[in-house]
Amino acid sequence: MSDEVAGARYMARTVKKARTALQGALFAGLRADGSAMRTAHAQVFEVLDADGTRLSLLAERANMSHQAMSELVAELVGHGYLERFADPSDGRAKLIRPTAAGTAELARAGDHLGEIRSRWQGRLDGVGAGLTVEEIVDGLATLIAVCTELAAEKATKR
Amino acid sequence: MSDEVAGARYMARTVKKARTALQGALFAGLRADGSAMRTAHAQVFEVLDADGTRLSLLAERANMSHQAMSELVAELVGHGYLERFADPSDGRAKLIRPTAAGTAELARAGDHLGEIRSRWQGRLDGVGAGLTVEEIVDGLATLIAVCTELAAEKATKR
DNA sequence: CTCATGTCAGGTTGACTGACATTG
DNA sequence: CCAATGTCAGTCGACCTGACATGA
Repeated sequence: MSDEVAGARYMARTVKKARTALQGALFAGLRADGSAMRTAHAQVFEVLDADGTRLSLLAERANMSHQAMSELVAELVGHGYLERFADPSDGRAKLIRPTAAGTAELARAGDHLGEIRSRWQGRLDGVGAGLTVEEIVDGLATLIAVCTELAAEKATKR
Repeated sequence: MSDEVAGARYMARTVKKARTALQGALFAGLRADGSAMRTAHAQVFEVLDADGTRLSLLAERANMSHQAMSELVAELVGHGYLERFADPSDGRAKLIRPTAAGTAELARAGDHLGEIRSRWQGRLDGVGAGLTVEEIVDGLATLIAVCTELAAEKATKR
């Protein structure tokens, strides 16, 4: 096997592991705080507005079915992190917004992520390669763009 | 919300998306080749030796139960990518190795990853920040180390 | 007998699709 | 009537744990 391919495989494994490790660290921190949040719940907060959002819009933004989003929201309502209320301008719709507890939870998650980020930067500084977290994240954003294009190409070629 | 926290949240979303996008591009490519591989199958090949490996060792290396690994292997045997044979030195054990088709599949996956990698590098060069894929991957490896340590800390503090 | 290996059965999580009631 | 919103029910993929047969 060539070094080319070995490097590419290492790249894939590392990108994969990074996500798992980051999620693990975040939820280890949240659980230590006594939070009831689970991995799947995070993506609800990622797409939520403070003043209320429709279920179907949440689902669209999170790139999932409205049925799946509905279940996540129901669980978070059960935990007291979210609340549903009728949309005054559309009787079909209900709006979803964070409660005070939900906002606090979100802040805690942000703090944990901030801690991870600053520790990561500290370690990068220690290595002395002069890399910043921002550069790496921008680099990953480039990877995402490349992969999205490639996937579209391959799908049409099928 | 402070910029600190916003940046940390963007970091988390990007790392998460990067994995999804990379997997999507890889399997779009494999499917275009007519492959029957599914996402979960990849990790079998990641931990497989060319000359035969025990199921329980595969499971341990992939960090999953031997039952789950057993099912993945069974599917890949069904597709003709792997074969099981008795361990000559231990009647309890069966060894698992790739068939010629499996090796070819692995090579194709490596080619796709190589293509992604080189396109990514090309895009990074275009941006002009002077970043290399290797630096980003090394940076991610640092993130993994940081997260692993943090998760261990939080778990004991619980 | 005990330990390691692997198979079988059943459960859980996090998604999906299809069918349907309600409202605009 | 038709389109949008959301709920209910059922399915699936990718894992898990527990119980068990078999060989060293």
